[in-house]
Amino acid sequence: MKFDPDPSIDLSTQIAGEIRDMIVSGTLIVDERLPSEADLAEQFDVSRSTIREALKRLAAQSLIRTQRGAFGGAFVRKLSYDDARAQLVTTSTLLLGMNDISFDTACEARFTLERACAALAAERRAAEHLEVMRQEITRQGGDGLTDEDFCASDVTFHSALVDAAQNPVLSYQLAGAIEAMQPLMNMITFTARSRAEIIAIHTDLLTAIENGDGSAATSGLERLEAYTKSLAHTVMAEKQRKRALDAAE
Amino acid sequence: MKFDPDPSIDLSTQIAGEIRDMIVSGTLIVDERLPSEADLAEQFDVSRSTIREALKRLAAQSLIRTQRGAFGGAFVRKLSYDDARAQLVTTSTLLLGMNDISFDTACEARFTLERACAALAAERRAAEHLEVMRQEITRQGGDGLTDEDFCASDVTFHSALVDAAQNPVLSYQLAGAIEAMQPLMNMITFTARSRAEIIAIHTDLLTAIENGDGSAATSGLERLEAYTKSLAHTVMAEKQRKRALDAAE
DNA sequence: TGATTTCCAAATGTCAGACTTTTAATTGTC
DNA sequence: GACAATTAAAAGTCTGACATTTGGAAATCA
Repeated sequence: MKFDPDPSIDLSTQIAGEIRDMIVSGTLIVDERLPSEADLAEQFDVSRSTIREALKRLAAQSLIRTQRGAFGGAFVRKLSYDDARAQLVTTSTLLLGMNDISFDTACEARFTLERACAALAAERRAAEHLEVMRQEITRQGGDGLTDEDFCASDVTFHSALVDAAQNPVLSYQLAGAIEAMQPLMNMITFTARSRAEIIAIHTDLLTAIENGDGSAATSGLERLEAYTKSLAHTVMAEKQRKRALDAAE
Repeated sequence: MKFDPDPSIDLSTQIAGEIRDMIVSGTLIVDERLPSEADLAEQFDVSRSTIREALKRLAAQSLIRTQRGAFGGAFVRKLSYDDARAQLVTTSTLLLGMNDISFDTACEARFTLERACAALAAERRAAEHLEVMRQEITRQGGDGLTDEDFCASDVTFHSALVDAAQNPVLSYQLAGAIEAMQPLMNMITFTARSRAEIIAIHTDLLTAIENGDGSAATSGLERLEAYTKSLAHTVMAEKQRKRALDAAE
């Protein structure tokens, strides 16, 4: 492996980059075994520790998996939908948590994307998706449901709606929007929200999808977006009022 | 730091997980400095190499950055839009490359998501977005443009369209759809495609966005999706014909 | 011969310790 | 006060050792 080290960047970063490029470009194919750590150390002319740090970087991105023992080693890993989804959700959660993004911006993005799936979902939904949605609506109406439970059920409901579009790439893409943003929104609005109101909209959504009525589903999501935003505004106005009172004391 | 090691999982994975949780949950805040490698080694009761491998994992996910020298160390990193976008594109590219996803599925997902942005883009576009789009259309009509250049310009054009919606969260989410899938599609269809046809549709899109006509933009994207899919089918039919001829020999 | 056990070698996982390089604060000097 | 030398802390790198896991080969036995 040719390799022209740049002394301003750590070796493990550079080596991880070299190997990553080979994986992304397809030079190394799925399930192919990389040379052993000792061999890589010799090839790149660095110590084994440096190679190990590079491999850990790749493992963190789910690009390789490692196996101990004879005939073990590092293997190019096939990135599954679940892995990809998990990474996307982590990234999206952090992005939203660390940058001050207005509630409206996040909310708009989430519902814009979900609405995009509504028409396809209405057209293609199968019994299983409807069943999940129905089940979650029932759960949401139950007593003794904590706010966390309600939020989790909400995520499951909307994920089922997206899955109903029967396009795995869409489902993957939407995971970031739904699984990352829904909890964030719930955290802000849970004090003010009316479960009954949300359940009513969910029921309308289910009916629309079941009837294959894409535009009804779209307008249901529009209502949910409007309701969510109005909740957030109420909560924030309340907070502001409290701050003003505190300041006046 | 309490820590209950599970001998079936490597220590560096577990330690990385512990620290990751603290970052994601906000226990460690942006720009906060982690203890030095030596201190962490003592706290977790492992060697420094193990700690280093854990930190490399976190660095690979852009969760921390490290600084050498006195008062250096590992700091919780603020995940920027660019970092998040880059990670999303890598993940999406790998996902598409490693799983046999039909062209139609990927294409449908990409255009469904892009269409979702069209209405907002038409409503909010600013001069800068229109300028980029116009510029790229001109570039696309130029002589001596390689297929790679044309593809890159295509990506820039569609990114500008999405950016015109003025929602950074949407722009981030769409990066996966556009930057990862467009090159993939180009790779398949470039032999059969007519640049003139694509430029014509791009021009219509620009006009629609400029006029604030969301539905015209949507239908432009629908035409582009249909054209792209028909190209792919042509290419695949041609391939199949060739295979049949070869088999007959 | 065939099944079972034992052993071995290759690989990753972990550790300890040393040395290098970078970096910023401190101290010393003019 | 400005500039240069010192210093200490921290990450980066290397070496070498040992522990653990694991699949295959060899040896043993029925």
